[in-house]
Amino acid sequence: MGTTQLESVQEPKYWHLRTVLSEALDSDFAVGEILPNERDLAARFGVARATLRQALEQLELEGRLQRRRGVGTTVAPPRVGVAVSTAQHEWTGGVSGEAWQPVDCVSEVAPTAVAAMLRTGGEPVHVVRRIRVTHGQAVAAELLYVPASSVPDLSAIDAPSGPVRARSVMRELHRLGLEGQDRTVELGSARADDAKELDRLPGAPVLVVTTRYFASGGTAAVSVATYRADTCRLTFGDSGALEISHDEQQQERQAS
Amino acid sequence: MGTTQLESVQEPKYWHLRTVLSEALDSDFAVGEILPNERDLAARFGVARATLRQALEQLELEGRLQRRRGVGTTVAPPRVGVAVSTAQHEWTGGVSGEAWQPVDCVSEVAPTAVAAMLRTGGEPVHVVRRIRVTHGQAVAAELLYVPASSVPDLSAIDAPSGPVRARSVMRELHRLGLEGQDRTVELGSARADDAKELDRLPGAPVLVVTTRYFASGGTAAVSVATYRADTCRLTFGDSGALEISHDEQQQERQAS
DNA sequence: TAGTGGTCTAGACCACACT
DNA sequence: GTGTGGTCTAGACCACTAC
Repeated sequence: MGTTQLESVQEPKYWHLRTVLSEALDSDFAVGEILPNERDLAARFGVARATLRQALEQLELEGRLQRRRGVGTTVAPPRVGVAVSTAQHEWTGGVSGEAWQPVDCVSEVAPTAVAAMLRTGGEPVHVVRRIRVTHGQAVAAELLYVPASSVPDLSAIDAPSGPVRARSVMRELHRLGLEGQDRTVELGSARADDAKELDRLPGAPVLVVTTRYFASGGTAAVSVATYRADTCRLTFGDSGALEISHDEQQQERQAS
Repeated sequence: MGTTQLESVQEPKYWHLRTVLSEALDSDFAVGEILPNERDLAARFGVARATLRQALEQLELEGRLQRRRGVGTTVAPPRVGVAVSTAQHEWTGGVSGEAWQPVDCVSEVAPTAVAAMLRTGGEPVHVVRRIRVTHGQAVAAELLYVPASSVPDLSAIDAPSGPVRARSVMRELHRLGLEGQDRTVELGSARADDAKELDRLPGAPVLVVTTRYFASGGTAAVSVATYRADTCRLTFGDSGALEISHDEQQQERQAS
């Protein structure tokens, strides 16, 4: 990409740098390719490392770059579209490796916000932890809150916790026949436990999908799923995923 | 909140600071209240200003804080739920002040990614710019791409551009009778023009909602809407918005 | 003009992944 | 070990808002 000189403009350096790097990524780099390290890049553009990092952070937020400590900065592949809306409750997992994988299940009191949605008081609920894997990579971590009253026939013989218990809860919930869903999406930052499952650092940007599942007039369960915001594009609606990512589009109209 | 001493732990200072501040926000501050300035806060916690700012950035990303240059840092109100899925095409605006407001309309070639979705080549399309206002605040900026072939009856007498033209295009599109939609959500950063409309700085985190509108078997229009990620919670589904934000929940289980 | 957050610098050290 | 990105510091100046 050569030694580029930043002309003086009334625009933050890091923002201009972001644009320059973005264009360089389009023209000079292939997906997966490793960029020069931050110290070299900073020197090449004649800025402090902190400024260079600010530009890289932007590009990472936009899903263009992937940075790993001890390894380096690589060009990220286009975001993967993950369906959120339809056929969500193939609870049992569906084809192996392409859906939700139960990890654990415990019984504890739900956080008050979830308890309010479930209309339960301090009564403990089943908390199922699941991981969503796509193309061999963990893209989401979920906590599913199921009140004991929603799954009355849950066998007491099964394991009281762990993946086996998780599958039992899912099976009972499936038998219930869910009637509808209600969903919100917002930006959040990964908690330490989610970050670990998603192979990210704590505080990494995530898309938080909160789903209410309805059955027989009430809220049967609540799910809080955190998706990696850097690698995921959530898809909704009747047809399949859009085949073109927004990033490719942003590249075109870089009004900067 | 008092002068707090950061005990030495194997956890980044800014992350610990984020937790401490988050708890202080819950207990000691009301919505809209102004925090001490960054230099004071940094001194109070015995860290460099850059470190303090890293913590504030996290909290702003989570929608807990709002920072404005020249003014100060205030406690943000809970995120506002904005419906994305249903009754989206009350194209004409609906109740004044509570929906989309046409701003402008021009005719130009769509960016290639959009063109690919529309199955148009280099042929120019109508580009309608709209702003979504909720509670008196701009929460989203949209570009709606409508191929000329989708609105053949568009009067050539109307203004060739501007808000009047925008309304004409919307009206014609509405007459078409849209059959379905297809939607994706992903994280992005605000371009300069969008940032200005949303009263944010360039690069601010936004939720990018890309919608395909179908009519008579083809894609009649494509919309790219950027929502303020700090203040918005996108809602989908049959029923109304969830009345409880995820943030309140995160506050509970601060595994940190 | 005073005070705020936003940008930028030039260092230092640390945690982690490879070899 | 060596090299990478992640954290942190102690300054400086700028852009903006409000008085």
